[in-house]
Amino acid sequence: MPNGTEKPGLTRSVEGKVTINDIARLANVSKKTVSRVINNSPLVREDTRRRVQAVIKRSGFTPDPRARALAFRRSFLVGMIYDNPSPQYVVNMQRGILDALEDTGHLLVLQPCDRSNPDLLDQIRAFVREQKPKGVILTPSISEDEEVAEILRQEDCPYVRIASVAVDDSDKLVRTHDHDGGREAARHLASLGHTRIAHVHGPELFRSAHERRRGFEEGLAEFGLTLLPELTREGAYTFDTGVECARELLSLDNPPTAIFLGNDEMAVGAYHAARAQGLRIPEDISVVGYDDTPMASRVWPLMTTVRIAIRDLGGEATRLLLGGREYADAKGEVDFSPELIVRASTRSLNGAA
Amino acid sequence: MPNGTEKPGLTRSVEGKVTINDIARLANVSKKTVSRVINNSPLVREDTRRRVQAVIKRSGFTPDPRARALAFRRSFLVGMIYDNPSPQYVVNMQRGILDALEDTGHLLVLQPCDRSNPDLLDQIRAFVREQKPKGVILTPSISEDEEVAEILRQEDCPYVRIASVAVDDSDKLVRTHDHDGGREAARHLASLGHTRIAHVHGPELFRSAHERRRGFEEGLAEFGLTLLPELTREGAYTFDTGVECARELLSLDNPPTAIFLGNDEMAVGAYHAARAQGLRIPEDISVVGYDDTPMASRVWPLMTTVRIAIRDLGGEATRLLLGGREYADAKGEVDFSPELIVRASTRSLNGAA
DNA sequence: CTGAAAGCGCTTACAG
DNA sequence: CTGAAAGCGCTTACAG
Repeated sequence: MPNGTEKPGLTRSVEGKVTINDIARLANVSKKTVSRVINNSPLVREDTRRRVQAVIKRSGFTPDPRARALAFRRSFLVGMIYDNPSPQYVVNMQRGILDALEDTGHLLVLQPCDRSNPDLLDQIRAFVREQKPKGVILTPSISEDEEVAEILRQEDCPYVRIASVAVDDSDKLVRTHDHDGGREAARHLASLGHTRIAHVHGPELFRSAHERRRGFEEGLAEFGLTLLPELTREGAYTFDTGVECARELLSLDNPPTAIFLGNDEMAVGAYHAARAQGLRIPEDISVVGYDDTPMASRVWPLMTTVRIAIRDLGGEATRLLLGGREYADAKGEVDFSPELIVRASTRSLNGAA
Repeated sequence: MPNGTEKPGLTRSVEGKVTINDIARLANVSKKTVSRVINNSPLVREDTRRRVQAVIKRSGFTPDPRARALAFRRSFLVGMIYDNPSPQYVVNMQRGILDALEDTGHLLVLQPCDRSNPDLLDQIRAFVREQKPKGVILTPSISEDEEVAEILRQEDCPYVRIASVAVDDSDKLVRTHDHDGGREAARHLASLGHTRIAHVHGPELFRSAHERRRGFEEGLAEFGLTLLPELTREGAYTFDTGVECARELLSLDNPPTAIFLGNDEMAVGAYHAARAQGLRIPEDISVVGYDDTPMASRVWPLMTTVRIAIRDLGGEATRLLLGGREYADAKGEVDFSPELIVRASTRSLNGAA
């Protein structure tokens, strides 16, 4: 029987493409049983499972994701919906999601968005309705939008939100505790003896901005200090607004001796504003940022800032998304606490290091 | 006839999900004809097309991508395969691709990779074989790898490469002309009167590194200068290597008065090295970077650098991928020429601005 | 220019 | 624990 055992009868795949039918035939079971093995159904006898798995391995078969997606009525895509303006934040988050997606057969698809776009909700609805992704991950600030979450629920699309405060059930949420980060920044500056301390927070639209500020006020209060309205400004988490807000603050008749800015990008802006006015960091003004982006260790002097493990955050959000309630219960409360990184942009008021 | 015209007979979609069958019934044609309209086949009478389109519009029908992917034997995904270490580069490229993908029904999926990984080729092969993406876009340096391109051809996966030199047919390539960028940097420094000029190039693995260096040498030659081996270093396109290489150069008995570094990241490293040795930029040493990342306008003094329109590059690569030979011919040669951005980190040798 | 049949490669729902 | 039938929503190949 010359090559009689190879690709007999049923095989239609001329191109060597192995399908579930080939596996079924080779393992002497129905394709439904192969399907059960693929999907880890417990309803398969152990020796049957082993036999099928052996054939799968030997033939190098991988189930066609397009066919599965059609039959499952759901694709193997995980969407990342984001509006964060920081490239470093975005890339780190992507990496974290990708880490957790590895070997799961899922793909990461990008869905940047813009909260000021009136079509935002329609776009998101269209995306999840058409693509039927396995789920989506929402990062700040879009993650704090209740309308978006509501649409996802309507469309029956699983999601996990990354946010600074409790905005959802714990199995749909990874918390960043920005409140604690702000408090650390305040404690650091206050313990260095500063009393006239300014704050440039992010847009009110971002809960993170609100949280960082609230935590900052709480930290100051521990030292008997309060955040003065005249020493508070609202920036847009951008370099330019950082420059402008810092410029205003440093031009006051009685300027602050320290400034905490809501993110590194704005803090670098403060560096430039200080320099433009001939002020030295940290001799004349202490500066604290937030995020610990690479830029914080590129500027001179190296910036004191608050670090948040964005990549880990992305990984955890993804495992939560794919694992669901079950994973959340098994894992318990996951905490991503911000950490103060003290470098060279802050020093004690009286001049000591 | 109470609600007799609504959803009669054939409709199985309980959930209001409209399918090609509904459209066919409503428009009084076969589903094949609807399919032709969806796919812009010319084999449809104009009035038939209009009638079908009207029904599609009225019903809000969008064809199911999963079903189309299965029937087409190809998904509506565009992969971005990249190994570039710069977040800003990556994010800009993604944006450019996303720009061009908008309203085409295609999704962007991320495939980061690592050239030092021995499984690289297998991973890429597995990805394109399993997912059957509509195509992939390769960015430097992975775009310069002939083995990867060969695998893509074997697997019959369309691709477009972004590279600094001609590595492929013009309909599969978007050129960045890094050679010209290097030349501009050289002309700038030489015309400022510098003669003792150093260069820190990127890894030899990157053609871009080679091209920038070659262009730089050519530019110097126009002024009768040559790049001295003792003033040349190889970095890894990272901040740390920038610091180290610049430190070495600035420590020479007869140090250079200007340095051109292969990217902004390393150039910022040179800022730090200079500062650590008490040297001022540009008074004591002129510095030129490459890429014009946001960091170039965040550091102090603002950095002179070479700009390349990464986002546009990504968009063009995508249109080329989706449009193919036809688009390439219609569009003609597309040029992305680097542009020198003169800021404050360079000045003439005799002290003039 | 149009359509009926078969098929893409899986899974669901139903039986046994 | 296992399987035969029907179906997911499209397109291809073939007729007319």
